[in-house]
Amino acid sequence: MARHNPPIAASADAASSGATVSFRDRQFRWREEAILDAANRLLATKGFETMSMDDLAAAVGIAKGSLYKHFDSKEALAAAAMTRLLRAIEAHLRAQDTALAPVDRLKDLLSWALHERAAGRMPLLPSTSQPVQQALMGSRDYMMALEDVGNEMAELVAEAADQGALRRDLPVPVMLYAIYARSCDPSFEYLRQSGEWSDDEVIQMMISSCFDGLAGEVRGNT
Amino acid sequence: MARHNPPIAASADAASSGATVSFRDRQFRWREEAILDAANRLLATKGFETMSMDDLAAAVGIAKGSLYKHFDSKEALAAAAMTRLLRAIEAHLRAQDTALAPVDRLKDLLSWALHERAAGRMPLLPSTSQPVQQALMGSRDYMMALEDVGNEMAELVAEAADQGALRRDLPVPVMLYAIYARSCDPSFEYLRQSGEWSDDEVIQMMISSCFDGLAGEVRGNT
DNA sequence: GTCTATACTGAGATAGAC
DNA sequence: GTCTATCTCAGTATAGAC
Repeated sequence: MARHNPPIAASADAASSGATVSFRDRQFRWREEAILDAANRLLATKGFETMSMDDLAAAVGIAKGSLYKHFDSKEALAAAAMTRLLRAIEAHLRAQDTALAPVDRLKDLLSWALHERAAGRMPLLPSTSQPVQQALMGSRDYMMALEDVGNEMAELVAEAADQGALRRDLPVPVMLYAIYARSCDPSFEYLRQSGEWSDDEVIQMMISSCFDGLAGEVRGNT
Repeated sequence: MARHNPPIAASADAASSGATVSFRDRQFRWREEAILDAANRLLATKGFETMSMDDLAAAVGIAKGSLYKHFDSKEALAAAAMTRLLRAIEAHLRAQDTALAPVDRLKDLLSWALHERAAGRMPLLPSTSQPVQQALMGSRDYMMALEDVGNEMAELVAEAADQGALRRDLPVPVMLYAIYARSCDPSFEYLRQSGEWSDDEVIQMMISSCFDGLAGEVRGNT
């Protein structure tokens, strides 16, 4: 059951018994990344239930049994994929120019997320139904990452609202979810498939419709 | 393979051979509605892949085998559920006060859809992944209903844009999908589960965030 | 730790009595 | 047309050789 030895222990091992362990360890972790990459792609297109471990093994180019040396179950694998995504979101937030206004940081984040999705690196699990959600919520790592990202985004939303750049009449969670959910919006696929616009155009239009709304000149609830 | 005798033939039958046939036929159709009702509820909560025909049969209170007298396959059943929903949308559109402005008709439609969802009558299939989508697209009835609804909504969107009630800088399909996709938005569940707001409040906030956007006073792209 | 081969289970679909 | 019982197969997970 216990995988994922903490890196500290691993490097201690490497220091005492030579470079071989470290190399193996690297290769192991590298393969794990490859598995998650392939999983993202499959989860994005086929969805959790329809993606079989056979599919995944074939996509990675390893045996199905080997997958279970890395992840205890399909659910654990999905949770790991989502956790990695959440950590990547955090990393992106931290890499942003802090001089940027909070709204613009949020828009940039959504833009980044949709580009990730366009590149097939977005395991579309948040939009999925109960069973998957429950499986995710059983993962401690995932829940912690989710809370972290939620907190950081909530802070940005609150700041933006304070500055008047976001609406003050809508509760913070409502706006937060509105942004978060847009990264899973099925209209992205629809618009892409129509072939009328480039990925960038689609993304810009989605960001604009999210923040600026669909309504014309007259504004009701400001 | 051929189910769903046209109602005309059925009533002709009833006229010639007495009330029994008509009664049976009614009961058959009534049961079919019951199956679709239960399917909607299960599809909304568990999703297509996770909903088993055993689940469904148990929910309806009939034997699993009997389901296949009504629908040839699980996919056909899902398509029937979605088709019925699309027809209900059309019916709602036709029942609207035509004096209403196009924007308001669209808002009302979204409000209605979200209330349907709150009531467990929304089979959340449009937001699902490729395999389900392809199964749906294999159904002629579904595709026709989808085109009908798409056309009627597109006309409303175009009219609203003409009147300046919706933005003119966004293509019609973009706005159409933005509205359509909001009925499957996962944030609805999130906000409901938080328990902080009533269903009506959540729905109003979602409609407002969709049409009016999240941004504050300043408006960029009008 | 990776492979091949296999056990086991759940679920879609069908057969046949009534 | 509805039921019970069953077929069939795909898919998760494990066992055991190297």
